[in-house]
Amino acid sequence: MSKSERITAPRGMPDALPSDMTLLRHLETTARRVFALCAYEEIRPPLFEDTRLFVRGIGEATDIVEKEMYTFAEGDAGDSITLRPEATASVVRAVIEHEFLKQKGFWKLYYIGPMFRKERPQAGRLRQFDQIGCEAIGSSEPLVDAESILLAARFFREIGLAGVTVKVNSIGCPTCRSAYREALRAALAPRMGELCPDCRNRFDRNVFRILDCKVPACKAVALAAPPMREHLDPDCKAHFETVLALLSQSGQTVAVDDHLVRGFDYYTRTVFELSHSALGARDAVCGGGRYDNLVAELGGPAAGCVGFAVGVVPTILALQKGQGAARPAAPAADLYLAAFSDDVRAEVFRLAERLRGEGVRVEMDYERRSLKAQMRSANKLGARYAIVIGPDEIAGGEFKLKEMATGVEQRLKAEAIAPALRAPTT
RNA sequence: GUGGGAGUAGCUCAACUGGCUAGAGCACCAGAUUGUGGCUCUGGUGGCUGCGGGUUCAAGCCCCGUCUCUCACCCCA
Repeated sequence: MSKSERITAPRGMPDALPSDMTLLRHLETTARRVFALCAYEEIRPPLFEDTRLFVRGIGEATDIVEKEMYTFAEGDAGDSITLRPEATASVVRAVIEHEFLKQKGFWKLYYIGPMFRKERPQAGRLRQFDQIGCEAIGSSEPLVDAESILLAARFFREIGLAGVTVKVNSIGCPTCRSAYREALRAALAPRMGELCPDCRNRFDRNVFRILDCKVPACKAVALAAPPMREHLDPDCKAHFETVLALLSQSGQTVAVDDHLVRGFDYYTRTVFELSHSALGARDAVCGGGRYDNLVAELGGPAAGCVGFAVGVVPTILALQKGQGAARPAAPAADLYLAAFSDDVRAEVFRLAERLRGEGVRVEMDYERRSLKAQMRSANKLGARYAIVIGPDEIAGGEFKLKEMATGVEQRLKAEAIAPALRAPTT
């Protein structure tokens, strides 16, 4: 088969290679540790869901639902299932399905896993991408909003990413938002001519999106528009102010951004985004907010919720652009066994198995290569120790354990090798 | 889906206004060193120049198509 005929990974779905895994695992283990500090528990919903879940959750008129979902017919009945484009709806579905809120009224759940959106890939955006997310389900209290934002910020601190800015806004409840929608339309209507074609389309489709358009002319118009903040009803306003006060008291710097709106229909009140300036046009590393009506909309009881999702791809990009990415790969083995001659390979193999049974990470040569080639492999592998095994060692039952960094050797019986490796480095 | 840029060895890149057998560094393999890796030196493997067509005496280079990657738009983590 010629090179051009070879099968390659689907567009926008790259392999995570061994060299990528140190960083990926760093993010995942840090997330698990930090989320545990706030008593979050892990949940792992399926990658596919009934298509209707996303249509109802994310919103029928969103781009994701309209054109970015991987949807398949399932079974004889022709049911429609979809690879999840995000996980909040899945988590909520699971909570409802398993009657969690009847067991206790408040849950903190986190997930780590791949999402799928059929978009054109660009910097920081892929078709399959990992998200790390938290959902606090069953409370409408501003304390939970604040904790959620602080938790997201803490995650980025702990992974060693500096330069993250936190933007927050309140988009109100459905009642004050629909009032604001009309006010915004009224304010923008006379200036339609100044807007870009996309924004003229947004006017009917989702007028709030005009607020975060990147076209300079639209920005100018948006700046003059009345902010949401002035249209919040008293409850929403009080909620937002409490959240801001809690953040401030916790020493968390945030920027209130009147023009921060989020794409999904389910968001209410607090919305937030964490972004990094080293990134390109797609600079968000985390997005989230409150969604007080989703549980009820999906058939559960009334239950307020707050959550966020960290984008693993942009986070890694941001780390790589700073200094935080310098994480040397851990060696894959502690000890390399080199065979001096071919007639002892079987003995080497036996010793390797014995030591693995004693918990030592052992690698050896399987290709009958020269001693020198084997030592080169040991070095490349980063193994801390090596043992050269020949007829003398087999006959005498004593092995010379060589520390690669120093060249120092010590003579040991087979049973003493594993304990010696576990001893503190000399 | 729309627009810009780019595709040469495993990787990073050369190859003059179109002109000899497409080169280098790194990596890989081996030797210098017959019981020991790194450093050094020497040698070697590795290319349908993404793919298909066209122009030309001659194409890695020009033209068309196509695919892939990439950046941006829409949207979004």
